[in-house]
Amino acid sequence: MAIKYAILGLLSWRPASGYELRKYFSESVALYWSGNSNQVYPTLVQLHKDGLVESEVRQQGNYPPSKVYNLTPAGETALREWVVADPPVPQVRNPFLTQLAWADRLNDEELASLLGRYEREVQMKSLMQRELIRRGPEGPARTPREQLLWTMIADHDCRIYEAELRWLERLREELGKRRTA
Amino acid sequence: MAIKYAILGLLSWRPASGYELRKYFSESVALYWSGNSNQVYPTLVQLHKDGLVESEVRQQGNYPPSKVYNLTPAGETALREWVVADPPVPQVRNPFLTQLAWADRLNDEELASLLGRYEREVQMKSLMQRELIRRGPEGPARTPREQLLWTMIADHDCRIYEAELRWLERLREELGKRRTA
DNA sequence: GTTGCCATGTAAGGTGTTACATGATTTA
DNA sequence: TAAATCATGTAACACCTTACATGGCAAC
Repeated sequence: MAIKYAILGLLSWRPASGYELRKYFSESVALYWSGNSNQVYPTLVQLHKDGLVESEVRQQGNYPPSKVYNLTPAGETALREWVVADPPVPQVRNPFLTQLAWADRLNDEELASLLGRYEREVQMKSLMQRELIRRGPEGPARTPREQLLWTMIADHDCRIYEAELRWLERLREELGKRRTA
Repeated sequence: MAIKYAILGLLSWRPASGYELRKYFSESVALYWSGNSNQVYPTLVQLHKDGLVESEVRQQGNYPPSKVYNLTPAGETALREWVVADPPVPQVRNPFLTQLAWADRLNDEELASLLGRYEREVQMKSLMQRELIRRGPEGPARTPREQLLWTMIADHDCRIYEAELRWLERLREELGKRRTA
């Protein structure tokens, strides 16, 4: 349950309501959760039960009141413990590869079309990510080092997309070689 | 539900029982599902209901009888339709990046240790993948082109791990620059 | 007057995991 | 005698998603 720590992290940056957290998640690329209410609100309740956050009600004129959450010292400790812990091994799970695994039933044109459509999607993602980086890092920049970390996090996805494109190019080459042979 | 098509694909290669499919999944890297029974058996029942597979009972001496599944023509059609369909966009979801997002609370040594432990894990994965490729492609090789596809699928994960390692190296460099500055 | 924002939440479902239940047989 | 293999399946739980319920206020 990594979103729990994503929320603790955001609250360690600045106090926020469930609604504000949801908005942040929905706009964030680095913290890639959708920000749906069914995940955020129950998680906040759980964190409160565990004594990792505390909340106070913010009354705001015409708008409905909101519960603004804050990290407790225990919350800060829990976050720190998670951050130093052994990171999980990343797993590559690209459904496209499963599709490709059974693609020998396609003829050369159909296969080329499939690869073309996939390439366009990845290229789009790659360009969008580059644009996000151009606009500057999205997260907290309380220190120069933290700003660097968030910049590199954004850069990470970019590099993965580019590796994907290079692999595709290689696949095209190999298929071409086979065809002319 | 991509595992559904992974199963259809395997059955298009050769008939198999639920048990054999599970064994294949648990050993396969390309078809990355764990192969747990709770996923395989109900999926087979569903495919049977949908008329995409048919089954016959194989009696085998001392061992318990097994249901051997086979693709129907409708199953072959469904598989083909899925294979030509627009591939989903790959999403990069590395929990380590979330951890790194809040890692500015660590001092330089703690951060270096975290990166080191992550690097070792990725390096291990990368080496294991290289070894798998050296042993030859795991999937069907009914045609030279199909063999090429499966080789490139194995190569894909390798390249992703290597991109990850290059990114890590870059992150280390940037952190070093900042430190000496 | 319909759409959209503010703000809380619930319902239902898809997808995946580990662990268990059952029961015979083979291997160490 | 303890374990692993063969073979089916269920239970419980983790995580994530879209869609809905409620209700006032703002903007076009």
